Amino acid sequence: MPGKVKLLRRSGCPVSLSLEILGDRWSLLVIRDLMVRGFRTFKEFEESDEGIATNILADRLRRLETNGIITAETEKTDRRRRSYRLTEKGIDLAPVLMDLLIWGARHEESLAPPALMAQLEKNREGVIAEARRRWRERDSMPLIPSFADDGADRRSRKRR
Amino acid sequence: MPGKVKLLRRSGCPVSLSLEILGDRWSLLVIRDLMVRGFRTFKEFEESDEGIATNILADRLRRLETNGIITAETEKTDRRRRSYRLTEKGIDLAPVLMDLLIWGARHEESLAPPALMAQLEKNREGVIAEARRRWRERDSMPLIPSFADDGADRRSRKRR
DNA sequence: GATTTTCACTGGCATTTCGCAAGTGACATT
DNA sequence: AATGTCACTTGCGAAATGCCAGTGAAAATC
Repeated sequence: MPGKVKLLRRSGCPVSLSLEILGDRWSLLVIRDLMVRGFRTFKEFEESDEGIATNILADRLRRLETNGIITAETEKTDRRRRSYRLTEKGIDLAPVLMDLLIWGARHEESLAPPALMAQLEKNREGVIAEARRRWRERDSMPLIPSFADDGADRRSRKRR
Repeated sequence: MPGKVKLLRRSGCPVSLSLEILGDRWSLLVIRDLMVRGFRTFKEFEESDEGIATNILADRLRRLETNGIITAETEKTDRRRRSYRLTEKGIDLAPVLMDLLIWGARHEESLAPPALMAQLEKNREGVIAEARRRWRERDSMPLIPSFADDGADRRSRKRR
C-alpha cells in the first residue's frame, strides 16, 4: 500500500523534515503545475510535459493532501472531476520553486529564454507576490510560459 | 550499476531539470551538511543525524560530483581521506536550502528554536551571503546549529 | 436510453532504487 | 607486525517506480 503516513521523523532539522515530504522527483512538479501553470485536474497533471504515471500521480496527490499542501474537492458541475488547489502551506513553497527555477536555468541547459530568466531573477519577490495574489484570488491564469519542448525526443508522446 | 549518467531529459523546464538532479531524500541533505555544518569527509556525512546508508552516500557523492555540484580530492596528509567541497554551482543552492529551512520550520514540527528562525527569516539575504563568504574562504565553521535531537528515538544509534 | 467518451483512479508486473549488514583494500597508527 | 580507520563495494530483501491495461462512475453523443 503506497502513500502511507510516515510517522518516523529522521531528525529535527527543518530541511530534513521538508525533504521527507518533498524529496522526490514528482511532488514539487505537481506543486509547480498548480502554482504557475494553473492546473487543477488529474488529467492536466497527467498530460504535463514530464509524463508522470497515473499511479504515481494518484499517490503524490494523496500524500500532498495528507501533508496539508493541497486540498481536493469534487466539482459541482461535473461530479467525476476533482479539483485540486494549494493550501497556504502549499503556496508558501513559492520561494523554493522560484529558487529551483533560477538555479536550474543558470546551471543546466534549459529551454527557458534568458531574457525572461533575467527578468524573473531581478523581480523574484514580485513574482512570488504575484503567485500569492493569484492563489488568493483563485486566478488560474498561468504565471509563466511552460518551457515546453517541441515534442521531438519525448517517449510516451502517444497523445498528440 | 547505480549512479549512472542520466541522459534523458524529461522536459526543458528548469524546475524539472533541477529536480532530476536534486529530487531525492538525500542529495540536498549532503549539500546542507557541506554548506552549513562544515562537513568535509565521508565519515562525517555518514554519522550525520539522519543516518544515511554508506552505499547511498557513496552513490550520492558520485552523482553530485558528476553533476558538477561538488568536487572531491584526496587529502595530502592522509591519502585515505577524501575531502569534498561544493563548487560554485553547489553553493548557488544556498537559497533553495534556506527556503526549505524556512518552510519546514514554519509548517512542520521541527526542533529549530523559533527565535533563531525569526532571525534567519528576517536576514535571509545576509545568511546566504555569509554562507557564500565561508565557502569562498574555505571556512568550515558551522553556520547554523544542528537542531540535533537528543538521540532518544533514533534507530541505528549503535555508535554510542 | 443505449453507446461511447471522459475522468480519476486501481492492479499487475518487471525494473530500479533503498536500507541494512557485511565485507574489502589502501593507508595510518601503535 | 598487528590493529584500526577510512572510503567505499557487494549482496540481498523490501519498497518504490514506470508502464500498461483495466474499472466504475458520470457525462456526452447518438
